[in-house]
Amino acid sequence: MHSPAIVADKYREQGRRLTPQRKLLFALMHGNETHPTAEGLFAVASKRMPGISLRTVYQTLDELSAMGEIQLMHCDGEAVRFDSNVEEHHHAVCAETGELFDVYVDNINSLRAQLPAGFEVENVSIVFHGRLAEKKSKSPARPQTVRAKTTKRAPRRTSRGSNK
Amino acid sequence: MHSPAIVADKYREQGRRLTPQRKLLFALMHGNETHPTAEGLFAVASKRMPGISLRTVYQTLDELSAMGEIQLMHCDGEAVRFDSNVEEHHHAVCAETGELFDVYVDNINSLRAQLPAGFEVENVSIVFHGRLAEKKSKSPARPQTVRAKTTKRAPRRTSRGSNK
DNA sequence: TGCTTATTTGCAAGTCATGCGAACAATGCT
DNA sequence: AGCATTGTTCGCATGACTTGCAAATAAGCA
Ligand SMILES: [Mn+2]
Ligand SMILES: [Mn+2]
Ligand SMILES: [Zn+2]
Ligand SMILES: [Zn+2]
Repeated sequence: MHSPAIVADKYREQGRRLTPQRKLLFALMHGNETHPTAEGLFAVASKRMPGISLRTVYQTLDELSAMGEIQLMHCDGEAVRFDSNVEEHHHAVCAETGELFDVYVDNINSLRAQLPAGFEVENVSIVFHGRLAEKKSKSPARPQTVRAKTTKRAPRRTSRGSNK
Repeated sequence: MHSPAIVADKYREQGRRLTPQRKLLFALMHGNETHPTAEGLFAVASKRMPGISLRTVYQTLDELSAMGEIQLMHCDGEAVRFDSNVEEHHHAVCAETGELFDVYVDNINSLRAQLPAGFEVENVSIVFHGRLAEKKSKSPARPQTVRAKTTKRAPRRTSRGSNK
């Protein structure tokens, strides 16, 4: 997502108005790597602007996504998460905490896949499911080859996690 | 998913009862490659057994998933889809029709990904978004290297498709 | 400052899914 | 076969998340 100033310009160019709500949300989403849900962002926004409406948060996030400033992510059965990173990237989900991390994969097109005949791929999304080792040594992300346990995928329970 | 007979045995072993509803649903899910939603399966089941309850369909699908006979799939913002294929595999979604196809990828572990430090991958799910070329020549699926257009991902609209 | 019109907001409504318990029926026993 | 036991089904209420709607509000501009 572009800087709040630039997003503001885009808004003006489109005849949209710059409200305090929007300005706040631009600021909160800019550089936000937490992939928040609407409710999550609403909670944060409410601290700085008590009374802001959840409806407005949804609306603004939808605008930003329509403008290509953010992306929507449907993760499992949970609420939609909003991603301020619109670069081509993928995700890692911690089964422990539910945290979502950005993951860059450089050699996607080396995937050998048996696609249906005539299927034209437009884009690929990869989700790495796993967990963060306890001791969080703050060494930077390092490139690594995936060593997923290629055992039969474990049956997942049906619950839709609630994030209250 | 195992054959209805085998699933029936597993049910008996667990002290569960074999009801006509369950038998029908076993049959409808066995070998089913359409990745139906609960409502979708309910619609089909209702033809053969008018009066069957949607609640029962949900319940039976949950049982089967808890027993590892089927998998749940959360696809975009749509309803959960149930997958009778529990082998390690991935999916291709047609943006046109919403159809979901199974895709086998043999070299997942050759992916070069920059995962968060300390992240231990348990499994990877890949979704190929794209579309089926109109003329459906019925040539079989053939292995192919992915040539996804690596342009910035297109902004997706926010709607949750309704599948009435 | 005042007008026009985009926004915000609260609440209703919608969709998908789960909780609940009374009515029902598969199974096992006599 | 008849009966008791207890797992199931099913309808309805409830819940989580999201969108529709329109009245009240407030940007942007003359
Ligand atoms: Mn959702
Ligand atoms: Mn869902
Ligand atoms: Zn991301
Ligand atoms: Zn599948």
